[in-house]
Amino acid sequence: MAGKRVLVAMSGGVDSSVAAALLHEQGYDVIGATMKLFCHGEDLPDRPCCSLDSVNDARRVCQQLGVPHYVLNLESAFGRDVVQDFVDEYSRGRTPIPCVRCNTFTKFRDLAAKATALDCDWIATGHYARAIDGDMYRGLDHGKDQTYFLWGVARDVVDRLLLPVGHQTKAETRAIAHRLGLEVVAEKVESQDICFVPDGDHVKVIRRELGDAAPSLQRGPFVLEDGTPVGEHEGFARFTIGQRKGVPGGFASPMFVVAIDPDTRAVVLGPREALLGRGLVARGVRWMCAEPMRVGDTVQVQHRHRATPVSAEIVRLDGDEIELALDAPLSAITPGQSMVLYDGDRVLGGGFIESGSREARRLPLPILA
RNA sequence: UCCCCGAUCGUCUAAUGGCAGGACAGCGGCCUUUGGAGCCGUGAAUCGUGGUUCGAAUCCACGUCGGGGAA
Repeated sequence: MAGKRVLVAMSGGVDSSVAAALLHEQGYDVIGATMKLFCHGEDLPDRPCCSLDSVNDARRVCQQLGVPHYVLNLESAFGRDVVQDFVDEYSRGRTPIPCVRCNTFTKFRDLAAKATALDCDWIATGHYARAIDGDMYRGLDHGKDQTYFLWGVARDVVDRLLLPVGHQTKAETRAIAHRLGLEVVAEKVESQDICFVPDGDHVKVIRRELGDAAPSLQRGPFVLEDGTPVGEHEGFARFTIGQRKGVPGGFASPMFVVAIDPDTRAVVLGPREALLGRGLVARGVRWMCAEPMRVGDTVQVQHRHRATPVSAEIVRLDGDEIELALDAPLSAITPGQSMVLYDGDRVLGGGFIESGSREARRLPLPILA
């Protein structure tokens, strides 16, 4: 059975349970692992992803399959790489995307290391994505595709990654769960909200980490784009670019957050059109594809979860920084969020959005001397 | 301490003698492994007290509050 041992990351949900069961059925030597990412004590939320119940459910599924189950304690790494960054980003007036950082810096990296330690050639998860010959592709069920959160996974990890449910629909996954007798998890609801944020209130996490005096939680002005004050807010960490909820009413048309200035604590409001941008700069870029991308190449860029990608031209590459000129405007290009580059279904890479701009910087036409 | 002008959902406003309507915010649901957005649904007001009138947000008187004004 050498070469067929696989470490499966099991959250206790239906997707990863079915992934483990399918691999087991295919003859793999399965080892289940549940990652314990944080501990809240009293306000431990009942999240499908990390709660105690989830660990128990994952264990029960492993028992049912007759395979070993381990709990990996990643609390300190997760706290440093994900939670700390989460509050820091809000302090800078940016909007963090913890799921990407968790996948990039905690989950897959540490899972791969643990797999090596356990003599597993393969690792597996329940993500809706496909890993083929070292490349990553969108999940076959585009409605459930999760590659937007996976662009930071290293290529040598993708190389040994098995994603069984990425080749099927959610409905098929649930049907397989029933067929295999995994009634414990078959009809579990989708996990949602950030796993370490109790009842979806991220302000509580910032307050816990930084205290009541955190600047991002202090009162500040709502202003229009020309600087006219139009009200007060209870902390800019409650807002993100493109947000409408919590914005004062009384305008002729809906107003949206178009910018956040941490220095003046101003939340800038504007109409829907003010959110459109045709230029985008990202940093922390990582490439998933084998071939090098160059200035002048055309890619499809997706700037938020479940957004339709648009074509763009790479106009600058500078270390891990990239600048794109978009063929069509995108709404609410938000610093801190991910932008993911695709070639059709294939993930080329991604990065963290640094800024958006109303006008794209097109490359000057080459002058032939 | 005399004279003007004004006051409608939380906000901005419509109705000038005939069912107080809209927009934005709020709330609920759908969607979603971040934050948002979007879609569907929903609660919410005539500054107060009198008067005129079949009928008052609307007209009249007084009061309250806000803005403006050469004793």
